[in-house]
Amino acid sequence: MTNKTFYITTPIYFPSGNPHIGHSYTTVACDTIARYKRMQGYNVMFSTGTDEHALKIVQNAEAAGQSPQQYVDEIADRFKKLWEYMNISYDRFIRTTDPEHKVAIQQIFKAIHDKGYIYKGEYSGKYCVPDEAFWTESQLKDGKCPECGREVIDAKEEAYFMKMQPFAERIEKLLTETNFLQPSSRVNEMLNNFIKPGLEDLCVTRTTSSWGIPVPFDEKHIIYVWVDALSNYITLLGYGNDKYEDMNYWPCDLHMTAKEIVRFHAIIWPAILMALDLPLPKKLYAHGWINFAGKKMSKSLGNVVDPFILGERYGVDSIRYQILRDMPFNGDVDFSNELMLTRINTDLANDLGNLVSRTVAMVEKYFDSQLPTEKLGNETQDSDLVTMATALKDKIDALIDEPQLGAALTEIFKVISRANKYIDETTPWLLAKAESDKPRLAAVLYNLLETIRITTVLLSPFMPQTMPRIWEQIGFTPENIYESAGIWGTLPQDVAVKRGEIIFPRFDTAKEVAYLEGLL
RNA sequence: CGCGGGAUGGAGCAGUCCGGUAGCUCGUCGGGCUCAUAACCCGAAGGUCGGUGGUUCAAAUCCGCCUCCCGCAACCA
Repeated sequence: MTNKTFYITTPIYFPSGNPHIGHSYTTVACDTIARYKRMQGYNVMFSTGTDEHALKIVQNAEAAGQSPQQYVDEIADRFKKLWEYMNISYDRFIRTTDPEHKVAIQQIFKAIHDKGYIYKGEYSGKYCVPDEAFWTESQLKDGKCPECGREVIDAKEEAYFMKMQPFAERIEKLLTETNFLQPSSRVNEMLNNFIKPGLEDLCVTRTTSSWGIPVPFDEKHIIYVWVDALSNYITLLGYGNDKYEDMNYWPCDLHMTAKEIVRFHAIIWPAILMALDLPLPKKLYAHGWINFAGKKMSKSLGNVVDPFILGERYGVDSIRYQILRDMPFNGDVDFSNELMLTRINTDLANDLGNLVSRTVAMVEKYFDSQLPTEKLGNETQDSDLVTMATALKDKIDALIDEPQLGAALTEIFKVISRANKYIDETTPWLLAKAESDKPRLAAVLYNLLETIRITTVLLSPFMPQTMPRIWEQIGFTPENIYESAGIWGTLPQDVAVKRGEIIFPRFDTAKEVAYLEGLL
């Protein structure tokens, strides 16, 4: 056990509606990494939460006939329920309406102001009077308010700005001279769009709504999302408040985000930290989106995927597996019901589930569920499988750190496939026919159990619920599982198996696709 | 020329940075096996790598131009 800390965050989600598969994507990825790091012995802090202050929230609440607080309470609750359902092992769930967060944000704002980085200025833009909202030129639809379609007027209001120039050079170096931002293709995007044109000062307050955290020394202004939301990553550790004292986790090891909020995390967040004289996070990873049949998921297209429904029908771990398996390091991933079901059937049911099933069945059938200690190895037949399985852990360690979770799963399943092939090469059903071949048969089955043990241990952060069910069947007592994943021969020589129910059932793809399409 | 990403056998992708017989998964067809969840294993067919011009002994890979798709452009992961 090490005292090394590992701090990983999801963004705090904007609760303007119910969580969907996209939220699950980010969160499951973080959960898997968090679980892997815990397995490695790290002292992990894994955080998620909700970003609850915005004019949009007020509007949605009104439309629902609720107060903003009622509204966000309800949705935050749904997020928590989903994470519980999906076995998300977060350590802390922060809401920007938490009292300690509010206190901390006011302190942070004041601190940056006192250092001279925040000044009072004037914000001008297009203003929609009935909606009380400012819009930029580019947001307008046909020159009118994008929300209500009515005329907008030029307007100005008093606002606070944060200077960006003092940090510009350090930010550019952070992006170009370090591996902070991953994948690196995002670096060019940031440079071309924001750094090269020159960083503009950032408007950090609003007066159009009272739903937010007031500027402590000028209460008619509320603190805008930048400082409010991004700072969650330190306020939840106790920065600026008395509730927690966990700044030892800072700097963060990995901020996981989706691509559309890269800019906030790659430019604005470092600027805030620099203003506070805090160290910068070590890595920022921006994954792509899950698209649905080539189109962006959106409520208006009616193609939002509900993770509750999928989990209910196909199993939470299967869903976790599927969304991470096809996760590319770069770019978006295309989701479809058919692809999902194919993945679950072929990888989980046919390859892994069936491997467990046939191996355990053979131990039961040929040895009455318990292997004899007498075994006979065969270098020619065994070495490839043994080598692959024992080398797997180091590969997965490296891929988790990238983080390339899809590639990690691919590697694990290569070994699982190799084990299925090994059965064909060794033909245990023939060995079972002669008493003199029993030691060889025992060795073959033991090798299969060992391969299952190693692969399922490495899979357990991805599928935390079902892997222990496999361990029960193969007679594996989970102790020091991480260390043993790199060592061949951990199972007792006379290991006893216990046949159980099918871990990953197959689904009728055509039938299921028809069912799911009927739901839309 | 606002910015970025993409276009590779029927489907989904890798390979492109550091040029040198085009690879993976699914599907299809044929075969094998029978321990297993009609699963597993082997083999085959199928691509002039969006178009075009250039550099080179050699280009999916480098350079120019063009077409199409997707996303972003102050709060949808």
